[in-house]
Amino acid sequence: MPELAEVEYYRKQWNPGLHHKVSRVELHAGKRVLRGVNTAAMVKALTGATLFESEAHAKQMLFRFSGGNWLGVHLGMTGKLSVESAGYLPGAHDHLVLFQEQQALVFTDPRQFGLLRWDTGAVAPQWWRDLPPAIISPEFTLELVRDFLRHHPRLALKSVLLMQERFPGVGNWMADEILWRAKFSPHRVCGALTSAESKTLCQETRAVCKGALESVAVDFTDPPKDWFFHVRWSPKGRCPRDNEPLQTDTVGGRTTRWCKRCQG
DNA sequence: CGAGATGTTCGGCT
DNA sequence: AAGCCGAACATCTC
Repeated sequence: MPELAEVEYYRKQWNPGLHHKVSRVELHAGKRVLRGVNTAAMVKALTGATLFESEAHAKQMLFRFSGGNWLGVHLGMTGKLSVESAGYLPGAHDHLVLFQEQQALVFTDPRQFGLLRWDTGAVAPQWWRDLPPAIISPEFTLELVRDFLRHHPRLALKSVLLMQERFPGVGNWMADEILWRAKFSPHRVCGALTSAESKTLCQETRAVCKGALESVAVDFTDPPKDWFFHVRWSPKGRCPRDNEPLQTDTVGGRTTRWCKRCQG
């Protein structure tokens, strides 16, 4: 599920736990989502720690606890964060549960394409500080986008939008939405865009992120009615602009829906 | 029952 | 040699 706006929504699900102490930690040591984590040390460190704040950046989340403890969360394809009662009994896919006096903070991920990380230190971990500029930030500039396209002249637009190093937080449905709004074929290659077209791509990328943050991120409400979002899930979908049946292709290894008529 | 799923990484080919 | 593609990861749903 989770792309930029869904991630921001899930981050907030743990807000009831802010400023509360973790009394007990349950986790599934040895599972894929905890690869590379020293789980014994992490349990020890987080037990008794207070959750102070959290932040989302693209598809990444970071939770800061007392004692210089940082919990990184990536939701992968099927990850979710939720709050349950203090007496919650963890299910098979609840790979990390932080129990507090009033509630339990749960990380669930059946497919385990997600990733948990635990770091210690006075400042946020290096991997977090190294994340590329958020699309919504002033540092995400047209120059940056143009430069990136220039470096991948033969790559399809659909594929380039999925590259987290330049378009952090964009996932499969957002990429399709951006291309539909910009009226570009997903198969078109980066090197083929005129300078005006790369500006359009950049603008629509920003607009889709903003719109998603204003709807999905708030309470999981769907984006506005006129979005491509609503028709792209089914092969029977039709273009909201011209009612043309949608085309389904695999581009960059991902299912891609688009309108052959208006996305030249 | 088989196919596909809103993601990332790795290995191999060009 | 960088860039690109397909496979793999683990499980559930349609």
